Amino acid sequence: MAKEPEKISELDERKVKILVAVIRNYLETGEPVGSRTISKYTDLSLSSATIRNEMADLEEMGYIFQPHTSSGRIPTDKGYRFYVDNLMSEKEREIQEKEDLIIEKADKLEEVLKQAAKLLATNTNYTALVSTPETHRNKLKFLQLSKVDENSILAVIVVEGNIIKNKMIQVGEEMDDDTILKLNLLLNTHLNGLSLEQINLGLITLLKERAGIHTELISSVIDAVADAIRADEDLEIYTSGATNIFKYPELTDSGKATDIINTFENKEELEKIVSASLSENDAGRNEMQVYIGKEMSSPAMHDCSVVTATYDLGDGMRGTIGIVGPKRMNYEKAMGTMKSLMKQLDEIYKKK
Amino acid sequence: MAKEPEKISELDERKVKILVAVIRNYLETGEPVGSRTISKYTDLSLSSATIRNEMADLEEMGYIFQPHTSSGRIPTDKGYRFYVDNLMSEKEREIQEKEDLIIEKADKLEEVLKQAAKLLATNTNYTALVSTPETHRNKLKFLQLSKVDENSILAVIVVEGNIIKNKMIQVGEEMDDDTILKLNLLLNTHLNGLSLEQINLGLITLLKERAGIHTELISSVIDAVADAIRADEDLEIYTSGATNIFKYPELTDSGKATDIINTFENKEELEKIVSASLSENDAGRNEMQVYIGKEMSSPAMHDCSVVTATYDLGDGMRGTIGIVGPKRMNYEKAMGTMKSLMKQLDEIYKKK
DNA sequence: ATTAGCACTCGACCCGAATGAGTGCTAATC
DNA sequence: GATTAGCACTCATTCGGGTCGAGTGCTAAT
Repeated sequence: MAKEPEKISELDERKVKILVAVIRNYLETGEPVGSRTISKYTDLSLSSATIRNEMADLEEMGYIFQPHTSSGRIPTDKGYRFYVDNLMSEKEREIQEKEDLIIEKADKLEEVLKQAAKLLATNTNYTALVSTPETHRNKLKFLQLSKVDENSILAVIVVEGNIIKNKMIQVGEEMDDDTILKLNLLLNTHLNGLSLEQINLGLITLLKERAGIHTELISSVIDAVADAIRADEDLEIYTSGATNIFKYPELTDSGKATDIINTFENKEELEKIVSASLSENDAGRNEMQVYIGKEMSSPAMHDCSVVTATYDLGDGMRGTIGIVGPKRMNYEKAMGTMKSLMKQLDEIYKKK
Repeated sequence: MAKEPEKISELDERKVKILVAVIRNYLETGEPVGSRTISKYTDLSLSSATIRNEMADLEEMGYIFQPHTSSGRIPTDKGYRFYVDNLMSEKEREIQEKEDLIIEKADKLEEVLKQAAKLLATNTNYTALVSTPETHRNKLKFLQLSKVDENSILAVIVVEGNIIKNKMIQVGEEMDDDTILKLNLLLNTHLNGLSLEQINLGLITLLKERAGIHTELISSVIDAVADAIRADEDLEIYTSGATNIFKYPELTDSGKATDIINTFENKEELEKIVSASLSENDAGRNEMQVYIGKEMSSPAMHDCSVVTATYDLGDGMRGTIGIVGPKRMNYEKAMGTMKSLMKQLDEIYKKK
């Protein structure tokens, strides 16, 4: 992950050291850091004056900036980006090793995910989010209609990965057992083994034709089943520790924290992040992504960073886990904890 | 709801008028209200001095207090309580009439409830909460085991009110169709029509005995089914508009808002409120409850008021809907909107 | 019983001085 | 030529003090 130190682009080694010093210091204190602090902080023994010159250069290059004339410096998005891309592998690993998150095996995937989010949130002091896995590429494994009472037919659908969907269908007139049996057979022979996205409108109309005479009643039932199948858009996103955001004054004081939490409630922005992360991962990139400030579209998130990872439970069940924090989040810690969590998840689902 | 004016306890008519004036004014402005303001605000033409004397009395009696020496007065919990109990029916009705909340009929109860919460939150600018209905008194209506693959058996359970529960049961050795059929029959004959709380440990062991030889395998399946049935504790509570709390400075500034939102995340406190509301309602009291400040156990809620109502969708499906706001919430509006929402819910589920 | 009047309290707000962290620039030094 | 010491300057923060105004309680007059 970390490139060779010589190769590090436009910055000579000393500038890098200073940049790192600025960032590390700012991550800890949350306050602009000045030349004098650095002249002590680093091993390279230089006077504050020299550091000042270098810092002026770094500012010109866009890695740091001053919130107001003659105050200390703060990393820019570009600065953070550089840090995250090139400068953190060692520490991260160290921490990750120590983390020992324990997820209890739960019956429902949903519960496991919620638990994971909670773990992340409490361990990092940031906000955690998890998405339920997408299923539209999964194959239909089991489909069954049953009569529950005179007016209700229950459709139960199971797809790969043992995701269960239910739909209660209200029918006007009673359906006799025989018809249900036939319908079951029909649906199963035609749909079983297909992926959910393959079950489209064309296929449905075809099915209706095959079904024969009882058009009104039966076609409505088929429609309902198709609905239930297509309702794979029940993508859920859970957050945990939303209020952790309030622990960081740079967000709280400016009122941005409220905006962020509002964004969480709407979920649409979260969906963007989730799908971005998934497609990055599709492209075979790294297993973890980091989005910093303006790299995300939503204005509310411009003062946040997000660390995401894609979990893969087999059977094409993939979803996203994320950590949302202030830009000055402890990236090592966040990514380390995340990695360790992913390992846990893997173990639980491989062994099972 | 409103008692006769003459009967109003220790307060004479004038004191009541002044108290009302204080409360109304404080609800609007959020700031301590002084004697001079009232002397204009009310129709009874009295000088500020007289009002001052009366207010001193009201303070002694515990209805209002001053946040610091010689500033205006603010209602105490007792003051609000008095107001809510005796003094608001007319206005409330007026507003309620005007409200026109429209809930779209959705397939899943869950969705309807979420929608209801959202409506409440956006209409009142407070935080809304809804609980899913409790089901332990509901009767089992349908139970079916099906083989999904060699190692998995799916249990589907439907209770009155068409609440569906699923459980995927992993079995070590394959179960043949015949055994499943028998098991289905056994379970149905013994459990069908019973309420969920009637299905206890004794009954389960009885079932196991009846099942005969295949003890290990079968008994584990029966256990799993019993688990699923007893998992009626999947009481869910949804909140909506949590961040609305931040609109009220008296909560935001003191940092109490964060505490409150934290309380929401943990849900245990919300459960207390929900069950309190349900049992109040069991006792045949009013259809709406108001909890003011210290009337709730959780310290985080001591600066809030909560308006709750119990919805009843028939078949014993009852749950709670609530509005959480600052103590100086607009009770008329909150209760009015709530009432109108309940009406909507009723209509949707009666007509269906 | 009501009110006018007065002294008093106390939070909110504004202002100016002091502080101190930090900068940029220049001239001296290694 | 790179480094550093030194100096003037900027600007956010803090703190004390003065003023303002809303509001009270009490007393004496009506």
